[in-house]
Amino acid sequence: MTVDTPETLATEGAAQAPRRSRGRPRKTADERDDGNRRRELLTGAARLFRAQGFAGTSTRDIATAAGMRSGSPFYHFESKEALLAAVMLEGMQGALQRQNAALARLAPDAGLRERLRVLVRNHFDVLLGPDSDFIPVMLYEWRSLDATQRSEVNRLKDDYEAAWVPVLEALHATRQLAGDPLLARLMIFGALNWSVQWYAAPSGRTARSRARASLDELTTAALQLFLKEAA
Amino acid sequence: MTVDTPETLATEGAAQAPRRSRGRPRKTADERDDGNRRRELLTGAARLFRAQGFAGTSTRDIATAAGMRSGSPFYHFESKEALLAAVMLEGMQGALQRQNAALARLAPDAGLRERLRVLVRNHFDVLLGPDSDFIPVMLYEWRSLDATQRSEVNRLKDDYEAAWVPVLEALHATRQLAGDPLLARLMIFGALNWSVQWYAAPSGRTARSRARASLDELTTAALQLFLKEAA
DNA sequence: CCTACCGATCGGTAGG
DNA sequence: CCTACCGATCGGTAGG
Repeated sequence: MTVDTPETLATEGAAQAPRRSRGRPRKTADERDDGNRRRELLTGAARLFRAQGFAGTSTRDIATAAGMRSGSPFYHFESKEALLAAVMLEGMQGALQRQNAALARLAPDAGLRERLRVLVRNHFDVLLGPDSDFIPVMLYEWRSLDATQRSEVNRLKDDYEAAWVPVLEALHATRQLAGDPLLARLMIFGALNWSVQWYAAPSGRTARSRARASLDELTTAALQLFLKEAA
Repeated sequence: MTVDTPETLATEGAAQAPRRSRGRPRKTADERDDGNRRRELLTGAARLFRAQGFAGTSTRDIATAAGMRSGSPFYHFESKEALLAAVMLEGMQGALQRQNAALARLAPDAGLRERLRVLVRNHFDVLLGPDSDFIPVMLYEWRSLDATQRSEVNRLKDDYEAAWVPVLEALHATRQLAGDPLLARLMIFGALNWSVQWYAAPSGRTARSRARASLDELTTAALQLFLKEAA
């Protein structure tokens, strides 16, 4: 696999000299490429926004990561903010799809605790698994969006959280979850979302790893922490 | 109390420039003013860093907030990063002092649950109470520090968290807290720290308030969520 | 998508 | 702490 150089990501400088020269036949009828270039911008921007923050990342950084010149990202996106919004929307749509798929895989007679386990496990995957730069960017950079973009993202986020509400309320009704379910939900998401700050990926690209647990182990720990004994 | 400036903590730079210059009578014996100006920069920077992020805040913004011209903050701080580090160190020292004071106020025979309640309640106060910009900045902007500054901040943070460890371990030993205590601590801090993202202060200066609970109510909800019945 | 640019803003400094 | 300034970098655009 890895056909060509799918992750060259040329930090910077690597693509400073004039890539290809003037004559340039340029990909004749290669329309797919347009979509690919856009996607490279999106994934590169997600990675950089996560690592350096939105304001700390220049559009030149993003262009370089995609092997482009400084002005070229604006052929694909209206503005830096539009790129950020696209990263977040892309991330939320993927997260929603994965959550729906995970829930669909549940047995029809699955219990409440099992339902919550699947939601939590999927959420850890969305936060910490492969290609997991999009949602952390959404979680930690949403204040850089304007009101319109924010409400678009929030609509998807509300959908995502909506799947949790009946599960948490039913757990509360059966005394397996204590306290106001709204506050419980906010605190549970906090406990999970915070893992972005301290979790060291198994492949180890973060510094100061404080916990070397698998995502399954994190899921177990979370359920143990939140849930009471079944009645 | 607080005789003079017992917590100036002069991160760095404070004693680099020749402080006072040639002509200019300049406030004769007004030593307090120096400290006050420095403090105004710190509190203004904390507020702006929290609201706009570190990279999204210019040193000119900070100067204006303190009623200064654009170059003047650099008379008090070596660099923008030094200002950020000072905000975080100031915040952590205050948080540690308040935590120690809260624990000292506990009755000697206070139970484990009461100890945890005091820690959680104080933490909410540090995150969301008056003058609570410093710690959120530390939590959400620490990646902008260099390694040296980061380790200074981390030393204080480790001290702060050290007070929680025996309490959580004792609660675990008595079956009031389930699961690995290390992961439990990380998730509990996540649940609390995340409140910075959604809690609307009673005076209401944040948008999109999702929960109008008091800090006491948040504390109760947290303890209900995390703790099992006493044996 | 590149070339060639622009105006604005940024962190920081010399000298008083 | 202000005045006056600097080089670097930024987001973005015209025109092909």
